[in-house]
Amino acid sequence: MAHSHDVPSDLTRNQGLVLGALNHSEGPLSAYDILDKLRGDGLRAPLQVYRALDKLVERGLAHRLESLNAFVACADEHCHRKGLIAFAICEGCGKVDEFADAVIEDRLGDWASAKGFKVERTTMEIRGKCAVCVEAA
Amino acid sequence: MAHSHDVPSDLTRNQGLVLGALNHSEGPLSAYDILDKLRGDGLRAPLQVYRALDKLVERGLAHRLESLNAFVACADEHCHRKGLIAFAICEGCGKVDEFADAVIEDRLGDWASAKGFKVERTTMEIRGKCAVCVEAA
DNA sequence: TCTTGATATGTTATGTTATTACGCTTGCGG
DNA sequence: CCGCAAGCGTAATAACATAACATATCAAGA
Repeated sequence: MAHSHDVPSDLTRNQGLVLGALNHSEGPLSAYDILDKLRGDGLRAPLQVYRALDKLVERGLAHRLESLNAFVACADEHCHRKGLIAFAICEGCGKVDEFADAVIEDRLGDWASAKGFKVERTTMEIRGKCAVCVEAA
Repeated sequence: MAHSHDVPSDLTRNQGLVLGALNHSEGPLSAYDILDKLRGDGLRAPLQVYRALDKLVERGLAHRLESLNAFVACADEHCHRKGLIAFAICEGCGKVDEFADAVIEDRLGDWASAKGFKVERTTMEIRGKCAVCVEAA
């Protein structure tokens, strides 16, 4: 099996660097965190990072966490998810757990059809403490 | 019945002004939007607005929309909701529809117990087009 | 080959959102 | 009256994001 952090070969240099930074991180990184990690590789301006992030998110290789203004690599390396993804964000250790739930997705779909609302994208973020950090408390 | 935009009487001046601004708005407002609306009432600094918003959100009188970095008055004026609230945000007209769904909440609860994750707060935001704006397209 | 268009890049400047730090004021219980 | 908690005012700054403009790279088609 391929390494879980292999990266598609058709990424541009900047996209590859940014995805690499996300893959090597334990937790979410802000665009400026990423920039700082990549100054040694020649990146100088926020826009270089934001542009790469846009593409990565568009392709499902990374996700934006709205409630943190930060980004994570997609956890599902080989078949980047379609549809609704939920994130559980631990306030203790900062780790993020990514999951999908068909029931929730259906339920939202039902609401949307009832209302005539055309869904384009959904963000779902749970803040709290992971098992390890609850234990530690 | 009371006016739908009545406001609790124990708010401070700044809190009242900020909630008033949200209540009179068609859609979400950023903190700086609110500040601009309230300069005539003596507000001068972002912090005055952020402090009021913190309290209002804490009391459930207003909600923060993470994906917009903006705020709305709670739609459910008299019994401010507990638990999970979802928001459908129209990219066309900017209006926000607020709703609760017990099934989704249960489903998340199940996931959380299975993982030992202690949920503190959940944000759920659907972006898309409302019926009116789909029609108009 | 040449040109054209799409995509990516680099750089500067600026816009937008949010917080830190500090000090004063107000109201209330002891 | 004192002390404390909550609120307020102000200035400065931090953190997040985009606009505007110029240049580069490369593949498809005349």
